[in-house]
Amino acid sequence: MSKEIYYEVNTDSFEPRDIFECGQCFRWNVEKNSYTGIFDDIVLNVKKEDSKIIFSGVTESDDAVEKIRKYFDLDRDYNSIKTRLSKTDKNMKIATEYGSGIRILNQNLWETIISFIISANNNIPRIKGIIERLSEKYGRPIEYSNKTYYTFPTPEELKDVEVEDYRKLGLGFRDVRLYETVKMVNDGAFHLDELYNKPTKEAYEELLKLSGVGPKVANCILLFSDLKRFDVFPIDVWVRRVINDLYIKNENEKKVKNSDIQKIADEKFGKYQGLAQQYLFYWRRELTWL
DNA sequence: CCCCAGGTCGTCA
DNA sequence: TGACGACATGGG
Repeated sequence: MSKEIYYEVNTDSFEPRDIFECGQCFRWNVEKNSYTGIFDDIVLNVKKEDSKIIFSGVTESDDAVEKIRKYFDLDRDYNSIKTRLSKTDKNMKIATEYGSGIRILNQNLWETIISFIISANNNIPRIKGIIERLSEKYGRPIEYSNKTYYTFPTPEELKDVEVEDYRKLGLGFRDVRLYETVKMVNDGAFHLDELYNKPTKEAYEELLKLSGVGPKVANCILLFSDLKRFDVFPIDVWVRRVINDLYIKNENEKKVKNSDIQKIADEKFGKYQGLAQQYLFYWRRELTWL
């Protein structure tokens, strides 16, 4: 039986648009000045009025408020991190101001793994579509406000899905990757729980064992899931672009090595490089200044 | 027709 | 290690 949720908080560093459009998540959609989405078994609408954040929705669980606080990372002081990062240089100062309302969500690990496997060589609107179709087909329905939302399918719920089924959902060449990763987790060849206790570097190496998970996707999983590691720097085409434009200035962007970019991230942004990456990504992708 | 998208994998040197 | 092409799909 589902229950109504209503929860208000006053907090700074919280802008729905920045949070949901900065590229970390794929299941939130804007409508009339507020965002609606689903995580865990919670369908939620998020609205900002002045400095007040209003969460309303439905859930099947008893600890929705706790889950919301955790998901939105509400117990972390983003202002102090932004202040610290903005001291590195002028670019970072501008980027943190541009995306000042960003928070890095604590998304479900399994969902984050699958979502970012799908993200490989893909664009955000299409990634969202695939994840929606995957959830509609294999997730559980939850009704809210005259609409049906679907939970993200568990490994168990994907147990009998064939490669061809994934292909029909528009996954393209990633169908095999998804199939193999689902199988590894269901067979017990890969233990999701064990990642939480590992240092970042070890968890990274472990994630690389999954099919369809390379360096970039592994780092996105570490940063955007509830593993919540800020000491990683996912490098995609946009981050490569912005780092090259600002710091390296190589005429041929493609010739810049990832190790060079990583070195700059380590030196400039240190243990908050994951967050720095997100401010830079959001800033560069929204403002195509070049 | 082209090029591109939050890349990874297999192969070859 | 590093380079390079293949890999679906949909939009510009």
